[in-house]
Amino acid sequence: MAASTIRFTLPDGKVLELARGSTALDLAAVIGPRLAKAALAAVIDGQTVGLMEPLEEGGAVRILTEKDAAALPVLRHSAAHVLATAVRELRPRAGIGFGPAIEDGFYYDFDVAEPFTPEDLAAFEAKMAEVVAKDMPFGRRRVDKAEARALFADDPLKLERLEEFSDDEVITVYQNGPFLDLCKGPHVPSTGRLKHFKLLSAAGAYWRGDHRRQMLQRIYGTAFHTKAELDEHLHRLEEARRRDHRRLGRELDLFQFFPVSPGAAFWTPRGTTLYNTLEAFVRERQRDAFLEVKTPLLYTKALWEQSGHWGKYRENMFLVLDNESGEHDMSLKPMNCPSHHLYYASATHSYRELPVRYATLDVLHRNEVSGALSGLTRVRQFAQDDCHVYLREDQIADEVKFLMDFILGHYETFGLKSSLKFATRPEQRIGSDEQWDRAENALRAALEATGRAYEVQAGDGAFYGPKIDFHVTDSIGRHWQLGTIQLDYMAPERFELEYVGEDNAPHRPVVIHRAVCGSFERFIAILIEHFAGAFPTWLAPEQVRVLPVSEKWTASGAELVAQLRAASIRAELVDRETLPYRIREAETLKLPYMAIVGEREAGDGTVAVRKRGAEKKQEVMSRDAFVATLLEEIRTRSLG
RNA sequence: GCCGGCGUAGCUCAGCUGGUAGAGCAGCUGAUUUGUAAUCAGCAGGUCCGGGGUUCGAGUCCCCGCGCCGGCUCCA
Repeated sequence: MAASTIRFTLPDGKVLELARGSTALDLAAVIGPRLAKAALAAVIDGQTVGLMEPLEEGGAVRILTEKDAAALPVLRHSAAHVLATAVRELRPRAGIGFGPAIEDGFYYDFDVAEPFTPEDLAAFEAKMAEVVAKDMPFGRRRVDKAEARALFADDPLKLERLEEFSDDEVITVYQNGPFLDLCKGPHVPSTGRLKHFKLLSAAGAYWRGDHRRQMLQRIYGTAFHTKAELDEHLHRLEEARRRDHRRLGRELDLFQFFPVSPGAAFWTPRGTTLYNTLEAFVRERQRDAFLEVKTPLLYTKALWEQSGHWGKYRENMFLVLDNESGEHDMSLKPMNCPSHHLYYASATHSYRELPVRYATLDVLHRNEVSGALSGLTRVRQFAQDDCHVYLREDQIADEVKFLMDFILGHYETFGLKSSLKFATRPEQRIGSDEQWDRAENALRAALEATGRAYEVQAGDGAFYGPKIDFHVTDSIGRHWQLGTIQLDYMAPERFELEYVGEDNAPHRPVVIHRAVCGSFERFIAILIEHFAGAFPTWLAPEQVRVLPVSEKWTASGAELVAQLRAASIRAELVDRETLPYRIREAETLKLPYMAIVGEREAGDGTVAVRKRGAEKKQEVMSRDAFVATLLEEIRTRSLG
């Protein structure tokens, strides 16, 4: 007994009533002709729908125009179809895989005999422009499975997906001009809405991400509503290339790689200073509340069997030949947890001493597949700022609060904005529901206590416990997952960890895994890109470069260097070449300070200070004042 | 690991369809002694990633390695 009309509530609270079967476009037209023209899609009760779909139900409705962020994925998804349309015109035999919108654009996977070349991409892009010019409507149709099978008889990949639908599921197809796709939509009304797009790259991609399946050719592209937004995005990509830590690592002489040790960095003197400075910072922050331990790098398999790594993680471990046994039954450590557990278990612990926190900055090795290696962000050898906390269950809330403050404080030092993800119990898990309830509640309470927003990732926790992941956003808006707080109920069981409780009986502690930087290597890569190589003074490998105007003033410059070094400031004297040459060189190296000494300064014991970014607005000050300024800047780890 | 691209001087890059390897910067030497983003001149510097092969002749073509780069479900 369906009513003949359906009701829509607009964002301003106004209610509109339309005939059942009306479309969102009809609705937009009622609101106003300009809105109808600008409309790209609609959201009804949180569900994005196309403008042309006949609606059976009303609800809270919002018409999406290009001003609305939710419209962009719709545009991009349509762009993927336009790409496929173009590819099919030029390569009629290309099989089609999936073509979704993704965070910064879209892709489409094709099954073709020959991989695409850059020239192919240019041709596809030109053909896309033709498809756009034809302004083909995106037609949507509901089909049953048998009909769909017939429609996609020549598209094996689509057929495979089709067979996964249950018989009563709604299957929809979209067609624009000659191109038909199995697709849940929605799409913009027609191809003409796509104006500002660009194909970016092509690469191989396994069908359904499965390395046992065939390799398809994926084309990545992006699309925006306006040219300005597209240009800005392309500019951001360019900026990211400019800041690439691999490039800056060479230009600023921080680290290098040699083929004889793939995935392991050589740190240069400057890079080592940077690394050590960061490490010293971490140590200083951990001094009071953490117990740093150093543990062996190499272990027999007995430890890994106990921890479970030998069974589950061996592929990623570097196995080492034991000459006596003739077997590869030793391994470099890929993680610190087992050795920490071993140490914890080596003594009796009172409930009074918990929580106890073991921290280790040792080098770890993980045998990543060769194709995964990339600069400092994916390496085989790295050091974690690792820590394992052993605590009573009733201490979880306080401890998580403590660790969160600790981690967030670290990121703030670098001006990295952070966001939090709360990952809850996965399907595959160990431990009782009561334990999970307690653990999740404790983590949630700690999150709430910070007053910060967090995102829940239901089912994304580790199999041994829920976790909080820390993501940071760098200065050009890119996201990185860094720190983590993970509750672990399994390790205490495997290692039979205990503490003696108030009742004089043994109890099982809980373990928390904590990392802040993640790995020093990756964190430094992020810092290089975040600061574009212009490190804050406290981190900069060379903090001051002293430049005598000519060799006549070298002695005076050397005195200043000695004074700076006596104050533990990293200073170098450079007196060759002309002054402009050296200034340019120091600018290129992005040094925080140049200290210039000539006749005037040598005469009255001053220094002309040129601060990075201030260009010619230098300041002449007494040398003591300069030292004091620097020391204060370094002490406070100023970002200015 | 798999697909594709790339690998020429310390760095950035030229080197056409196979015919004796080049530039700029950096380095060295000399002149210049310099006041805020490159002073001038000269010199030196290369198993063209490694190994095979085709060819009268290979940086260039083919094969095999190595390394690097882009990617390898953000699910119709």
